[in-house]
Amino acid sequence: MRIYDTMARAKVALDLPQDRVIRVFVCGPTVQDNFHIGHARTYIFFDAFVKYLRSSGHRVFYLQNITDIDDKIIDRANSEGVRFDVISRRFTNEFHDIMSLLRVDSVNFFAHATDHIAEILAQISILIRKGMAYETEDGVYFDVEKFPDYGKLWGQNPDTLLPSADTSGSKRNPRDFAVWKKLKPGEPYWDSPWGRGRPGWHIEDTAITDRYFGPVYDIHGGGMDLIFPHHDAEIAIERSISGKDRLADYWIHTGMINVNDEKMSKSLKNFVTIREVLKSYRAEDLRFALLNANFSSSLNYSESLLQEARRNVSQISILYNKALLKLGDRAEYRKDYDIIASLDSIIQDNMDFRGLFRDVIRLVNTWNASLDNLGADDLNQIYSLLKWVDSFAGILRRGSSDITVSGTVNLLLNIRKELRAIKQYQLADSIRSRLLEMGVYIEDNGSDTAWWINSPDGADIS
RNA sequence: GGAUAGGUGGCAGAGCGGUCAUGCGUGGGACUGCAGAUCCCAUCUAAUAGGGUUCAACUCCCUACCUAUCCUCCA
Repeated sequence: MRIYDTMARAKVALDLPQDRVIRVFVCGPTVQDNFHIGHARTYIFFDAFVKYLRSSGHRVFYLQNITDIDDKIIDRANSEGVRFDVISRRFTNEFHDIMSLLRVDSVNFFAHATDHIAEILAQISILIRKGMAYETEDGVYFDVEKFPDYGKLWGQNPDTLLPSADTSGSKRNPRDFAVWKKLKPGEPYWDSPWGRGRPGWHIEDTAITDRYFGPVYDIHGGGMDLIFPHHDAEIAIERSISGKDRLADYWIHTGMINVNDEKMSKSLKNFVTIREVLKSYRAEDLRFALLNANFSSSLNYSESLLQEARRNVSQISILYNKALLKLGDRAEYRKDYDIIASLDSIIQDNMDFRGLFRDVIRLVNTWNASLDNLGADDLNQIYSLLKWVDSFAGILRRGSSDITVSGTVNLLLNIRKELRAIKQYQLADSIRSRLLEMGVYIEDNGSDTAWWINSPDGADIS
C-alpha cells in the first residue's frame, strides 16, 4: 500500500507489520464549540482508513486526544459564567454524539488532556533538565533554537518565514511555544513545580502518546492546518525527551474544507455544522461526499456536493437491498471475488476512495441493466462487494434484518399485493404511505415489491 | 516573501503523448394503475495564457498569471 506522507513529501510505501498492533494517533478536537464539516472530513477519513486497515488484517489501536483545557474554552466559560469544565464536558458529549451519528466508531480510546496532567508535568521537567525549555514569570517555554529540526515536517527554511505574529507572553523568541502557562486570575489551574497553571497545547499530545504508545509510534494523523506549528512542536518535544530520530513513522494529513474557495472556519463565520447537514442529509451521504475526493486535497463544500452524494448513495444502497432481497437466506458474504481484489488495489494506492466509488458506481450501473438476469452467484458478488466497501467506507443505508419487523412488513405487503391485483389502489397506496411514515420504504417492480427501512432521501436528525 | 497543493466540459473530477473517462445535471424515450426505482438514447465537442520539444500535447519542458492552505488559534 502507498500513501502520501507529509514528512517525505511524497507517496511512500506504507509498510505496516502484521505481527503486532499498529499504533495510530489522530489529533482530536478542542471541545469549545459545535463541530463543522471540516471536523467531519478529517474524522470520517481516519475512521475509514483505520477500518480499512483492520479489514485487511491489521490490528490497530486508534488513539485520539480531546483538548479539554484551552484559552477558548476558558473564554467561553467566562462569557457564560460557568466553570470551564461545564463547557468542555458539554462539547465532549456533543462530539461523541456527532461521531456516533456519523458512524465514526473506530477510535479505541479518547485521552483527555486534563486526565494527563501528571504526564505533562513529567515531560516539562525533563525538557527543563535537558535545557530545552526555560521558565519565565508567566510560563515555561520550549526553546525552539535548541532543536535544529524544528519546522522539518512543514519543510520550511526558517530564514524565509514571515515574522511570527505570536508575541504574547515573555518568550525569548516569538516562535518559542508554551508548555506550561502560569495562572492568571480567574483561570482554572493545576499545581506544578513552576506554580499553579495549565498545560500548553502541544505537550498534551506528546504526554498522551508517550504514555500509551511510547516515544515512537506508527502513524500520526490530523488536519493539514495542524502541521505547523502543532505537529512540528510535538516532534520537537518528544524527540528532545526521547532522543529518537522520529516521533512517528508516517504522517498523514487531510485537506481543508473550503466554502467559496475559502477555508471553512469559525473566524470567517462560513462554517456549516454537522448537525445542520444531518437535518437534510444522512450520515452516509456526508460520508460519501467527504470521502469522494483525494484525502489531502482541499474540498469545496456545496449543497450540490451533498446532493450528488445522496444520489450515488441511494443508487448503491437500493441495488444492495434488491440483491439482498432476491438472495434471501442464500446470501453469503465472501471476500475472495476478483472484483473485490481489483477494487482493493485502487484503495491501496493512496486510499483512493474516490476511485473506488467511481468504479462501484460503474458496476452498479452495469448490474442494474441486467439485474433480472443475474443468478445467485452474481447477486452474492454484488452483495459481498458492496458489503465489503461499506465495512470501512460506511456508505450503505441501513436496511432491516429484524425478523419480527420482516414478518409484519411482508404480511402487509402481501395484503397490498392482493389489493393491487383487484385494483383497490386507494387502499394499496394508503398502506404504502403509512409504511413510509413509519420509515419503511417500498418499491414495486412488476408484481414484486422490494422494501427496506429508511427512504432513499431523508435525514438523520429531524 | 517562503513552503505545499492545484488550475480540464454547467458542476465534480480521472487518465493518457496520437481513439476527448466517469458521475451528477440537462433533454428525449421505455417501463409503470400511481409513486418510486431502473434502463436506453442524446447532450456538452473541455483543457488559465504565451512560448518550446515532437510527425503529434490536455498530457513533457519553460515563462507568466491565477487559486487555496500554512507561517497566531484552528480538523
